[in-house]
Amino acid sequence: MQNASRNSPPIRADQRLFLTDEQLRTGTELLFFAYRDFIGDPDRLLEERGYGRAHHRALHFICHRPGITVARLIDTLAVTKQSLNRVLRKLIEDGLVEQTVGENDRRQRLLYLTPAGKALEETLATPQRERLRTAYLDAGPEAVAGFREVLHRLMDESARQSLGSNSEW
Amino acid sequence: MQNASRNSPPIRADQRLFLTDEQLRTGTELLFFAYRDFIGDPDRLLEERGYGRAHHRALHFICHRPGITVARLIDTLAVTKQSLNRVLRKLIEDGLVEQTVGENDRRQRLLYLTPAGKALEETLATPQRERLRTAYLDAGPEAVAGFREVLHRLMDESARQSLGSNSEW
DNA sequence: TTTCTAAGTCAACAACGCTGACATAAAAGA
DNA sequence: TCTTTTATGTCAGCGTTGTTGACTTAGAAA
Repeated sequence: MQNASRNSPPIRADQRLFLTDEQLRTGTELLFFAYRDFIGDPDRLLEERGYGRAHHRALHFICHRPGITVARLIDTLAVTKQSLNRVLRKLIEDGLVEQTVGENDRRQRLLYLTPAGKALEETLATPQRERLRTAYLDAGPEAVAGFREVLHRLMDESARQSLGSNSEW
Repeated sequence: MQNASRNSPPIRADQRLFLTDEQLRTGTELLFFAYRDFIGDPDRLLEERGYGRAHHRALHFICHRPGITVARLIDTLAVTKQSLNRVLRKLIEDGLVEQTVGENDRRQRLLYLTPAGKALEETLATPQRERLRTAYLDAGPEAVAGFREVLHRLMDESARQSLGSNSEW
């Protein structure tokens, strides 16, 4: 591990060709295929239980930002209130998500996962975590740093503020 | 440019902490936000013209793999024949995609973009290319190599074979 | 000739985005 | 206090894009 060229083609980080149209196009394709396969694992699990991708996203952010308000979750996911509500209602009915009334502002609904919600979130997160872990391990820390750096620069400025604070960003 | 720490927080590529659960979780979020914003630009352009994301994907792969067969495109996009057909039919009706009969196998339909199709593909690709270019430029070649390396390792083996051949992979 | 394969089509359905309209409760301001 | 704004929830309807299942046609292959 830690050796980027262990079982992959050589990568010439020093080349001046990293900005060609060809490189930029394949970057698009790399993102497409990697993202598609990355969400494929949980997608299959979700289907078995009658949930979709939107439920997964909500579970993830409620899990890792416990007590998040509905408004902030709408912001984070970049969807409409109506869209989120349909998903949230089902998660609450099914006992995966709980709401409490905001302490400062009693209009707010603070969202938390129940134990059942945490269990499902964990089930969904596991294959993704393992996929990431394997890729990270084989690519090595420098490659991971570059991966994170470029992704961070690809997102909109506003999205950077939605990133978890325990990170280095 | 080329300096990863120019206007971003320091990245400690040498740290042994790149495999913590926290790092893996934020990797998931980085992918989510970056992918979402990356497809956001063309999404807005598509909407104005009455197309969706599926049309974009078809245009992209037909553009960069001219003469691709329907079966291979179905494979590449990982959707059903019926799903692709709905999209393809509209693109053909609108004069953005052309079909020719396969030379070896006359059952095959080889797909190509018309000049109008190329023009739309270019319009959609431009904001993405510029977003990637800026991120690449600011992150530098080593970071880009790491970005590509990790994405490549994240996708399924079968997807790697769908990648354009002009690349280093 | 029979069988298999590539492509196209019809119908129905589900997930998940969207807009618009409206309701309620609570905060905030005049 | 009265009014306005804000946070949330809900109903109805629509569009895109994914799915399954069934069936057709043309051409390749056995």
